[in-house]
Amino acid sequence: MSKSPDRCVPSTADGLACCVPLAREPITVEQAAGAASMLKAVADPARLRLLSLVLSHEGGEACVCDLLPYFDLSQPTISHHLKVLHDAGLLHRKKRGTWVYYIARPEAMHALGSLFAAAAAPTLAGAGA
Amino acid sequence: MSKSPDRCVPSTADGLACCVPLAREPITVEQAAGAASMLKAVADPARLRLLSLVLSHEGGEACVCDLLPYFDLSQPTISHHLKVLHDAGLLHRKKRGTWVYYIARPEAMHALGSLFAAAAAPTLAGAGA
DNA sequence: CCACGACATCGACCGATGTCGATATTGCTC
DNA sequence: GAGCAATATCGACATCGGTCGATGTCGTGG
Repeated sequence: MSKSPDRCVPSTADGLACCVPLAREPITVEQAAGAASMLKAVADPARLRLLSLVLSHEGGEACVCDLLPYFDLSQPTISHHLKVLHDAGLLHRKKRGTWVYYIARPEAMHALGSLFAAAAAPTLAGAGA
Repeated sequence: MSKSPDRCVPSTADGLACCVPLAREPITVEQAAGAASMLKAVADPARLRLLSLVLSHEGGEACVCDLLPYFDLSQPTISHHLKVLHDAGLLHRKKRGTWVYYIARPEAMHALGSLFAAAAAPTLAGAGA
């Protein structure tokens, strides 16, 4: 019954839990660890705003110098946050001359969104049991 | 065109950022703080698994004694994690006799899902600018 | 080649957080 | 009411994580 594979291959090769909805069935310890590492990256006001700024910036990309004016934080701190987002697979780095541009990775955004997508519908569990 | 108010009233009265997508435009400092507090709650493997277990449990609800066997953690620790999820507005508490049942709040699940929903689509920013 | 500007790395500090054992609270049962 | 079972609270401990200043690296331009 719970045989709908969606259109999602479990590309855990990237370290991304592609489609692992929280509902329907309990996630495994490994899935929880992977998803939590991604969520930890965005569970910070500064990083959340950085991600949002990159996403909404012209062309979907932004360099550090574009982002700095939005914060009261030091440049090393911003750089650190960007590194956290990059290490979590949420941001892609592209070097252009002296500047480093960051671009959000749609796969990661999709992975995060799909986590809670199925959970938003009310009374979903127990219907099949 | 960027005038679509969706069907979402900003019910920040709950402390929930109802529909605050990351993309399209930069989120405010307050929105980031609110969303981050919710994300912090789920940015932990144990709590993520707890949420998933509650969601997929029969009837969409589970008491602490149902959840305990799934973990190697002590009962106070599980209780603590459930409190964190409850304080973040992700779980609802219902007392029935000696047992306390936890139920996931669909509004909160929707709020988390909508954060990344719009960000999953590629090349969304810069199109309107 | 040298100076400068953009960004990353390092080391240190300190508050936040996950974990435990012990204990308190609440409700059921006999 | 006494005892027990389910859950929450408390205090302590160790580790994690965000922040900074100082410094290193790399590319550009004079």
